[in-house]
Amino acid sequence: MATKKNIKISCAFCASKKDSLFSDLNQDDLESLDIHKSCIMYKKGQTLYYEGTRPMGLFCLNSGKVKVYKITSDGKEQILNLAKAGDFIGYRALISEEFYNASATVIEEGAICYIPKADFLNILNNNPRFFKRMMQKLCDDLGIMEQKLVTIAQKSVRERLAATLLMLKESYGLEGEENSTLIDIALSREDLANIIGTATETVIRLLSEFKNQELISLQGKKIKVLDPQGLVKEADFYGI
Amino acid sequence: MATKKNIKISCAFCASKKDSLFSDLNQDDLESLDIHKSCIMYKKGQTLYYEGTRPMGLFCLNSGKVKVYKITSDGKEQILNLAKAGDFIGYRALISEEFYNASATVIEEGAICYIPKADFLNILNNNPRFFKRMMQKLCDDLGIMEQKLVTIAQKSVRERLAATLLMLKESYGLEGEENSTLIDIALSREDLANIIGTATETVIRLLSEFKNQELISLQGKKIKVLDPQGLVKEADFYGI
DNA sequence: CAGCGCATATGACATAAATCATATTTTGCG
DNA sequence: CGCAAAATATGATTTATGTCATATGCGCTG
Repeated sequence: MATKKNIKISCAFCASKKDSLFSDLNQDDLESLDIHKSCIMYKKGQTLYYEGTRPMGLFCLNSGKVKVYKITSDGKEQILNLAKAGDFIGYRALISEEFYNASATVIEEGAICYIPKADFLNILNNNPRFFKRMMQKLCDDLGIMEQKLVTIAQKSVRERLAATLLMLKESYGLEGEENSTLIDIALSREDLANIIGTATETVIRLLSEFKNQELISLQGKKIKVLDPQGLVKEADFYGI
Repeated sequence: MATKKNIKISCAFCASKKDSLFSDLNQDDLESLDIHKSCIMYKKGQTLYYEGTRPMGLFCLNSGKVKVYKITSDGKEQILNLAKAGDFIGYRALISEEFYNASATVIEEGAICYIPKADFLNILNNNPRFFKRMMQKLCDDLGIMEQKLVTIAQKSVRERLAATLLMLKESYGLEGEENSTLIDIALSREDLANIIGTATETVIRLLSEFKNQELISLQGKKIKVLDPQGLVKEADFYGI
């Protein structure tokens, strides 16, 4: 087994702190996080945790990207969430003292910190402001999940793909020339299908159609959004 | 406009308290809830709140049943949740100080209490145990919503209907003779379709099939589960 | 208690999307 | 660098489910 190189990243000076729920912790709390924290470079394909296992700490992404997903009884994968720099993962199981009910796997390599359960819970229980912030985060997550449910239940695959591309553009968009936006995340067509809840072939086909309609262009794996308004129409976004 | 009769129900002696998140509040907190609370009988079809409006308090069901749902841009309804005696509704928007992002309508008449926002937040902010309990509840809700998402995204309508019948049996089942269980909630076929995310006709057709397979029997609107194990097979429940 | 209106039921048909098959291209690896 | 394996692409076919049409039943209201 290869030894993993531990990286030194202090929470207080973490470049991704500003995007995280730790952003308004005080100096003392930030330092207390560092004490038992470990930070490791993860490569694409490595799994942070598996559904059904017990959480022993909190993962916090310094860089890289992670998918959080469940596998159904018949082996299909459903992606619930994508995490990027500054995001926490696995906090729900940690807070509610349960087993993970999803798995998390790295899709773009990066440095990921691991804060032992006790340190995290210590701050949670002694910093009411942070507690409130986590509560707020859970409320937001629940709202997002409800919206996803409605979209998957009521919209066609075509509409969902268009909506997903717009969502990815918001989260991972890099502005390019001529109003185009590159979606800067290494998602395979299969991953995309597993976000939307459809078959890989269907995603590939619809992406081809969107390309023919000049809504997007395809550069290898990556997708560039050319006509966001067109995608909005395809997504049937009259105010969802 | 008809005058609504205000019913006197004290939280401390509420028969549904034991099923609610208020179950372990102390006497003082319970009494503080009563001060500004109102309790009204709601009839089937009455709406407690609409998506997009601002929450001014918390609904707590003493009796009756309520559906919580969203309407999509193209007018389709998706039911997110069903509430029964002891359940809170609308707490998420209240906690996160946002507009409701779903609507709630009574499907079986009952007495529903309304606790003004200030009183609820007062307990939430001054009773850490209750705060924790709400946090736990949000975690649970999120887990449930994630599971629903996976089921809708990855299972066939037939499987989802079977799974939904089993879920309803757990929540609303009344044991009958010969191992049968009556699902005691007045859901129309349309409501059932709006839980599952399918067309009403499809639900009606599949229910007929399940009846022919002797998995269920139909007594007017209500459904009786005859063969739960058979439904488990139909739902493809190898441990979802 | 009659009759209107809505819910349930069933059939016929249309279609989106899954599945299966097979190229073609890209990627990773020795 | 070249090969194998995986990912992407596209076509053919099947199938589940949606949609539209119509019939039947049931419950509520005057």
